[in-house]
Amino acid sequence: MPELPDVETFKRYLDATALHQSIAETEVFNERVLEGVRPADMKKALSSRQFNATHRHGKYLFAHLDDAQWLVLHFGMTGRLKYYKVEDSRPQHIRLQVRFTNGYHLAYDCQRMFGSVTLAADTEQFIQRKKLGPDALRLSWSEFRQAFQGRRGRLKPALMNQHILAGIGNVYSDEILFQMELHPELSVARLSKEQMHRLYTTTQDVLQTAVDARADPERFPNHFITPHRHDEGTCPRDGQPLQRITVSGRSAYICPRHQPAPD
DNA sequence: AGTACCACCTGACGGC
DNA sequence: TGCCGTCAGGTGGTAC
Repeated sequence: MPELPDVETFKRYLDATALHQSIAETEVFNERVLEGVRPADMKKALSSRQFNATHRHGKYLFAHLDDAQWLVLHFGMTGRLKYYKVEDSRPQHIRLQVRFTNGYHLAYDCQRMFGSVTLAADTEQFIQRKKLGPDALRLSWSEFRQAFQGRRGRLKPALMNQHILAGIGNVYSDEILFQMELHPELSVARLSKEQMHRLYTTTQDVLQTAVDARADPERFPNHFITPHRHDEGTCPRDGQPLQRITVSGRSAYICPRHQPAPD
């Protein structure tokens, strides 16, 4: 489920593989992933160009083409990138493929088709048009505080709201709240300034730790809940069975002992 | 501004 | 064996 740490990992993968390679050909296997761009225009935009820089904002990855356009990738739930030489290594749900003059390919693979690929002239403009909040791993304490200022909703939906903060989804909101020992349905307005500050530092810590682990739960520290986020999962602190509850239509995993329900 | 609910999509899985 | 309901969840729409 690509959230900020996963997308940052894709960014580093693209940087290490496809950057500065000349594009020979682009194939669109499923044009439904293209958002407001015709396949022919996408091919034309990529043709004979190179990715010369990348940028990530929240769950969006931008790859700069050397004529000032940006390729914009969103990974939905099941999206990923794969770089490979022989076509046999093509991923199963390939939607878009770029072939470079060095013979390698970069694929945008997306099983459930919730992701999207588009073009943008300017990243800031794109971010404004989507009304995205500040990137959850690139903001100061005062920006964080301001983002939550005056919010009346509950913690989990607020953390997942891309207009407030960009980058956190269902899995990492559970992780942050578990580390905070706060219930996902507690209202934002009930946090003290000290708790709000701790929410900031915990958010930074959880996301940075996940980025450093390349978003792979098997590499996460023992005290993280994410590897235990399933029906038979137990609390990494006390071995108690985890509880699955529904908060704003999403499954939330909590430790009932460490994250007691609010009054 | 917030919430509840629905739709999009595919594949896995459990029940019968 | 096979059919059906349910679930996973990011985003975006609706109605209230």
